[in-house]
Amino acid sequence: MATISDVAKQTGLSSATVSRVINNYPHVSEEKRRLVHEAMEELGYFPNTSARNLRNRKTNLVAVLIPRLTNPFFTSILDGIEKVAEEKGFQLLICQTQSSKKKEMDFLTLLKTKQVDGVIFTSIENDWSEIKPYTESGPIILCNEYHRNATVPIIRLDQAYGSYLGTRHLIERGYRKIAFCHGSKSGLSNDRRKGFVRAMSEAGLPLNQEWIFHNTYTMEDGKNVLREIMNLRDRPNAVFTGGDEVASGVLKEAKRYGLKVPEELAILGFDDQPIASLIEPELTTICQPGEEIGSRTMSVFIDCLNGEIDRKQQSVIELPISLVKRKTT
Amino acid sequence: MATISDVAKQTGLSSATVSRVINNYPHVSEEKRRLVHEAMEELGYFPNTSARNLRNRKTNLVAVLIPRLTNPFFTSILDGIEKVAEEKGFQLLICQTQSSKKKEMDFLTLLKTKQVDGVIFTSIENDWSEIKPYTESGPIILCNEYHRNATVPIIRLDQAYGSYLGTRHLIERGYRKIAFCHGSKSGLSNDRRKGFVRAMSEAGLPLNQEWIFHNTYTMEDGKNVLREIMNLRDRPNAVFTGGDEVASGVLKEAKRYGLKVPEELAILGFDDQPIASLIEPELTTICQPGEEIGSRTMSVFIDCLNGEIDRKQQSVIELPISLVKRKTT
DNA sequence: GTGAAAGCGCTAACAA
DNA sequence: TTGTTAGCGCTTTCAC
Repeated sequence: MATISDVAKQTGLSSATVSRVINNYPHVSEEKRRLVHEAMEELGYFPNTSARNLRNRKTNLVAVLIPRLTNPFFTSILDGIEKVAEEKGFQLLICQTQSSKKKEMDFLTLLKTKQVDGVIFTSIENDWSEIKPYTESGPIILCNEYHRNATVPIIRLDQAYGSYLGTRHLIERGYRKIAFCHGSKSGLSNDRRKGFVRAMSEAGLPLNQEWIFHNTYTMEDGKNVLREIMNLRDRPNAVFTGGDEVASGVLKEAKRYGLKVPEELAILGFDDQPIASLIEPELTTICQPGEEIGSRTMSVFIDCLNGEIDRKQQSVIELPISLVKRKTT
Repeated sequence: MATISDVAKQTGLSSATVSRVINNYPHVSEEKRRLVHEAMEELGYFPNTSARNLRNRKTNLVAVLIPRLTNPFFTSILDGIEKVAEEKGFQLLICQTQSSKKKEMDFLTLLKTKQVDGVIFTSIENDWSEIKPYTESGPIILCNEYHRNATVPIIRLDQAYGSYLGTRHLIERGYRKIAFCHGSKSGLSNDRRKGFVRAMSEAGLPLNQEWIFHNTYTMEDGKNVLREIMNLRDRPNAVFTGGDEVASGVLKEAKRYGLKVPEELAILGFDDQPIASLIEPELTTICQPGEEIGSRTMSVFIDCLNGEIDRKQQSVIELPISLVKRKTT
């Protein structure tokens, strides 16, 4: 494998000059520049990334933590991140946490070992106090999920408003017995509950603890939620889910039980994934712009690296959230 | 940031010994081992990955080429790859090609620059002759899509059989006017056409060029296919799509036109993604085990790195493919 | 069992 | 404009 000094030898120049050519430094004569290019071509030379990384103290690599690659909402975020990353010369390292606290922490050592320049969280399992020490080692950005007290840039949606909007909508449509599905115990989840509770109490509606479901993420979880609902003596007539996948599970299973949607059971999703308008009846849902939240996040990340944004201080970008009325409510 | 020589100084040992401890070498006395661990803890030392990579001439990084992150079939493959990678201490670099020939070639330079130890293709845009030279620089594995003449390991499904199976099924159900959707021009696509053509000719059915559609990948493409069909004087009464996303687009649009599925138009998918059993009527489709094909691929990759499989010679692992009968045929 | 020293391939400060 | 040189942080011979 050819190295920079092979090219230097071949051209009769020093490796410094070759390096200058590789990195497009201005003060190199056109002739030598051409000479170097020729030699590189001839030798099949490519600069060794590890050597450059070591020398430059950066890798142009970003770790992206994502709970599951098979969740379309998260891949839409990833897609947004990737597009900006590609454009700006960064590569992404996939870190699938499977919603595990331990894996999340393990991936953070990528920062310590300087394998990546920074980390983007799209979901959070651990408390902020666990994560905070790592902010010393490089930029950490919170995307989508967040902690109220996190001392880093946050790109998120107004979840409280989103769930308030959704709950209000259900109430306006005449539903009064509303079930609510939670994900993990993050700021996001908290805010969603707040919005829900606010809408409910504004309407003078009671909260039934039997109608609150926890740790729901997948279609399968949605099916389980519906089964649990069917076992209740006092059943809700509407379900506000934490995601379209969960919602489609609820819907699927509701149909199996012969429940009429939305007459006997209204279902409200979250995300507005492609499936939302594919299933029947089409899913009413809260639209979260996944790709945009991703691309904004990557831009902020780059600004942090360049020191244009203080990476150790909380700053919040809040993207709009909206209700997409379809047929399940 | 603490380096290995800081640890050496702190302990009064040489950096060689510290390195031995880091890498769990046998011939280090227990006492010094303990001493080193203590010092590392105290100094907050973590080995620098770039330095190790440079020295060891490997990165434990694998580039995974994928057309779109938002295609659930491909993310299921990615999921399978990731799980084995994680287990074996490899990290994945996301390379979204957007089905672009140029991007695909660009990502291959990651191999040349030694940024990754190898490359996994889940789809292929360029001819094999373009890609082949890169096999000199490290293992390249073909997963899912393939070229007949590729001189590397291939993990795939028997696509010819799959589409034969699907077409036979349509014919048996009484459909005679069958449209067929293509993706890109790879061995996979070729084989699918072969299976289709074989089933058709066995049944003595003619091929209508108006019913062959090219470059169909997304739900939107599916909608377009149906619109084109509606504009035909002589319309097919069945569509064999190249993926469930395309199929769901066809279905969605068919409903919009008031077409009865499957009575007036049968639809056959490919993949068996989650949506297949979510949409209504449920989609008959060809099941491709995405996660398994991914995990098998990553195992083969590792075997290549260890020299247990010849990486410059074609070897084929073929996974089973099957028909999932549901309601659209 | 441990240390000295060379070197992986590259870049940048300094000198010319 | 170009070259010399030191060094990024680590591993690994080789010697003791």
